[in-house]
Amino acid sequence: MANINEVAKAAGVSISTVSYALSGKRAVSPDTRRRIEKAVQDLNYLPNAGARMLAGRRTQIFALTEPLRKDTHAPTHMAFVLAASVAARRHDYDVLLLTEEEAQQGMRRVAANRLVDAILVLDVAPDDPRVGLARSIASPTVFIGVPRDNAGLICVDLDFEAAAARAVDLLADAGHTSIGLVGQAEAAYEKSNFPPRVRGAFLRRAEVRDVEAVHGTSGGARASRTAARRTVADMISRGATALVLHTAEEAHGSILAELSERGLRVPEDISVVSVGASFDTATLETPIDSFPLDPQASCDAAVDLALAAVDGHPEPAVHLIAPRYHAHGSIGPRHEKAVA
Amino acid sequence: MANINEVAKAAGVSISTVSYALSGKRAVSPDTRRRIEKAVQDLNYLPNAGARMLAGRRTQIFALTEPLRKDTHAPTHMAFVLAASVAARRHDYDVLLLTEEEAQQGMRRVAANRLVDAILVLDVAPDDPRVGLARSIASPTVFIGVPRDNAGLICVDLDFEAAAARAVDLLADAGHTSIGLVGQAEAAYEKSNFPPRVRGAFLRRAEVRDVEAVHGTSGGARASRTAARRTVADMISRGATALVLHTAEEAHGSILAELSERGLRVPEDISVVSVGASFDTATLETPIDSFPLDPQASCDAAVDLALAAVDGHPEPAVHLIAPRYHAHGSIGPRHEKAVA
DNA sequence: AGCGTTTAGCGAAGCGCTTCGATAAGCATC
DNA sequence: GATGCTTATCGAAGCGCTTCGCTAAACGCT
Repeated sequence: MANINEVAKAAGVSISTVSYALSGKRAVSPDTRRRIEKAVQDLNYLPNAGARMLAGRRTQIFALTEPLRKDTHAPTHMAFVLAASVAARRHDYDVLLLTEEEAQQGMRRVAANRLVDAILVLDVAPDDPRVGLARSIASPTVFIGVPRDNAGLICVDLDFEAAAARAVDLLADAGHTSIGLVGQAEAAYEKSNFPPRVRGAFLRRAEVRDVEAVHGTSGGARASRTAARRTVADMISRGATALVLHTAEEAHGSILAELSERGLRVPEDISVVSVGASFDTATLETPIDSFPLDPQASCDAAVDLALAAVDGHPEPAVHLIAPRYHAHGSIGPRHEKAVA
Repeated sequence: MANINEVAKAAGVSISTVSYALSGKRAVSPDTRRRIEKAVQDLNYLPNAGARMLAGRRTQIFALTEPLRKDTHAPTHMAFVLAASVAARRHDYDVLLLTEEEAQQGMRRVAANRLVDAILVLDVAPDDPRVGLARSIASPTVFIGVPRDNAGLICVDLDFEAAAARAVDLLADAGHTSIGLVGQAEAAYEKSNFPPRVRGAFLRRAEVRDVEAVHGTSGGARASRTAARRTVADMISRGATALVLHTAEEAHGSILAELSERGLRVPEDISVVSVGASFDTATLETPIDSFPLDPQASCDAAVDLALAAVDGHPEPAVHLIAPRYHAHGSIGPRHEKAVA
């Protein structure tokens, strides 16, 4: 592989001129620049990554800590990993993966040996051990998700609370007085940061709007088929005329199947709205209104914050992304049939 | 962060002695070693990654090219990414993620700028564009999967052919004379390297054993529920008394549901065996005999090959991992009920 | 013409490590 | 006690880049 020396020689300039021409940090005459660019092309030159890390103060690498536990919902997390990677590349950054227990030891390691410029934290638990770690290491750290104790941290996430509240509002505005929230599997409320946020906001908003609200869980990937259906059946028998779904794609399917088997049409007999789905609710058997969780939006924001932090503007704060509403006609006025 | 200089000073030795003490490449007296280790502890020293890359000839990083297309089966691929990461860490390597189109341009880039020591290729298509690329770049490249044209490449994978053949043998030995292979979605036979390998070996072995064989497809994640069931219904009506499953976990579930709805017991009325599943077939509603695809085994082997290639032993070859058989009692002698 | 100012380019230091000799002890050997 | 080996350590070169400070040359102004 060619190095900067050969490029300089080929272009008939010094290596510092080559460096400046490529980085643009100092002016270089158009003619010289052209000669250098030609030499770069001819020699197929790319600056050596290690040398760059050493001499510059940047590694152009982000670490992505992603526990990748056996029970994480794979499609969602894959979407986030992909989105993070795409967002990073847009700014000429690569992504280094830190998985499992290595996530914690790895965070310490890559921060200490200066392998990465910043760390992105995925799959955040309410009480995440990586929170304390983030405070104790040198690398800027951005949480994609909001842990309970987030003082001094940089966090970014969909405003799940706002999304849940707006979902309640939409249904209440349509006249519904009894709403069910089909949430995640029981265990998710401990392991993940957003399910409790959705549930909390849902219940609070229901109280404000003076509508009856019940929360029920669905199951993990395997159990969802039955668990979600049972929950829905229960809610309907207790008079719910509207459902807020905060579940995986599989459970969405099961729930719609349950409704259709009961002869309940959406939205004529029952209204449904989805909160925080990272898949397309428009392509379900019955398209469902949605306040989606957009991995790309979260990851773009996270990368922007990481870059700012690398540049030395550490703005610890929780950045919540305003939810967007995608209407697909699954909300209608309250109808008595469901109550019967 | 402390650097090697401070460690040397603290231990009262020269930096080269520190380096040798840490790398073990030259003998260091026990006493000196102890002082150095203490200094390392006290200063919380870790060698700077960039400096190491530059001075040494190793980056201690593998690239993992993982297209992560929208239609890849997330759980399986997550398992591979995780397994690759774990295998790499065992040898003190980190994993850099190269996704989507960036996979190709990225391979070129990280090879040219010496960011990685080797590249691991996941999710290999029969005619993969990364094959040509691998031949043209400097970094050793290991394919986890077997592309059609694999001359000169280093490949590693489960011996799907052997697994399919052994599945046929087991069923033929049990007296079955008509076997159905429930395969993947149609599209997978173009995009992925192993479905055609399974199908080919299945059909060839069936011919050798003189049993009737039919191949049918299942669907993608969403379509699987109906597609797989239809395929199974069709096979049974055509007289199959045994099934070989080569599908995702969801389709396994659907197929078992279909059988139970038809009143067919496993293995009394129908025999079933799974090939190349990367999930645990023992925990399905009905445990199923399996020749599993073990991501960890493949990735461990891939990393070993990568390390050997980095060390300059380029042994281009297709390394097939012998399948292991996990019996769970889902294969029985042929019974006429299914035929009826 | 003589002055300061800008512009384009160069040289060299230095980032933190690895690794290659060189060197000085320490120890047998005869 | 001079000779040759081994063992433990050091100094210095060099990996390929970035960046600072400097110098000419070119320019504009009075």
